[in-house]
Amino acid sequence: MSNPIAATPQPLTPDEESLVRALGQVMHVLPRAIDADMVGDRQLPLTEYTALMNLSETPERRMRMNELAALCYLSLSGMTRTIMRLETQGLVRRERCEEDARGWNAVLTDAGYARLEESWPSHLAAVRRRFLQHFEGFDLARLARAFQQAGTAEPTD
Amino acid sequence: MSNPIAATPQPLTPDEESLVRALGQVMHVLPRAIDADMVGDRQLPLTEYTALMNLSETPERRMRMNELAALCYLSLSGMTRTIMRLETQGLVRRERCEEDARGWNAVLTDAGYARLEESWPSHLAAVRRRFLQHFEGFDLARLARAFQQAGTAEPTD
DNA sequence: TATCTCTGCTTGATTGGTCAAGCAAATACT
DNA sequence: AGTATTTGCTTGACCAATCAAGCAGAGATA
Repeated sequence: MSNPIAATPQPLTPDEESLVRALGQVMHVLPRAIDADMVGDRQLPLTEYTALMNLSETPERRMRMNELAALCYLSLSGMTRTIMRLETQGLVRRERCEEDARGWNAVLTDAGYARLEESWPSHLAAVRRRFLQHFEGFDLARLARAFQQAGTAEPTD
Repeated sequence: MSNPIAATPQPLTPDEESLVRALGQVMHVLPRAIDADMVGDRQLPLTEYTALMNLSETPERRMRMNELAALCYLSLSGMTRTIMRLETQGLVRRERCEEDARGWNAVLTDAGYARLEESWPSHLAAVRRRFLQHFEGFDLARLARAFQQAGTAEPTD
């Protein structure tokens, strides 16, 4: 016999509750901790690292602003500002897009590539130590699928 | 035969990689989505909801600023400002602490409690639809423990 | 009890992000 | 072709968080 008002969903079970709380903490702690590791270690904030990394994974080491913004989970204006910071450090160059004169490509410079090469072990280590380490013995592929759903699915209202 | 320089950790396996990427997306999307749900639904931002909720779970519906800040994952100054916003809405009152005249208690008002009662179903529904739904069939307790570790453990360097 | 240090919180300055408005190039419409 | 609309990005205004400095009360020390 369901509630005709259909308002309140099931309250959380204790396990659900602790999972939600723990996830909340991880969402707060993890990015800050990894960023702090990167900055302490290599003077490269996580946001900037992410931009360089996404650029480096492209065949020509260049990408349009909107695409890069999406991959970095950043607004377009946020991306503009990140690229500005990287440009003043000489790690990225901006080039007008050939096939569309409104567009810009962010291009990884050699200095940027070098910076990335020197930094990724630090990032990798942080991710392992602070996160993956605690999931040994888990079915990571299955977990990943669930998180992908949670990250992409529009909720079924 | 291990690397004598001991520098670079194991690169990520494909499964690890997709888990990390998916978690990154969830960490970005989930708080914004839930906050948007709450604001769209009840005009109550997630940060303010969290503060009210933590206050309500205390026997006297009051808490010292530093304790509340910790539970909300907020700096002390961030908490001061959140409480200011809540105070101007009449949802919280501030009282000098009796046993320590430097301290303040944030006290949930009746209006604040009412606001919380009217809002929690929205929060609960958002958490279910956007997150828990995708973890049906998982061992939630085990997952929660892993996340707790990741959230609290200092990394083993 | 006078003073020194420490603690709890607030305030000021800064930061890294967002959204909204603006601008120039591209595209669609007539 | 000429105009209207759309698109890609930047800029300006804002906002919620942080850190650092300040302040008042508490506790320790002489």
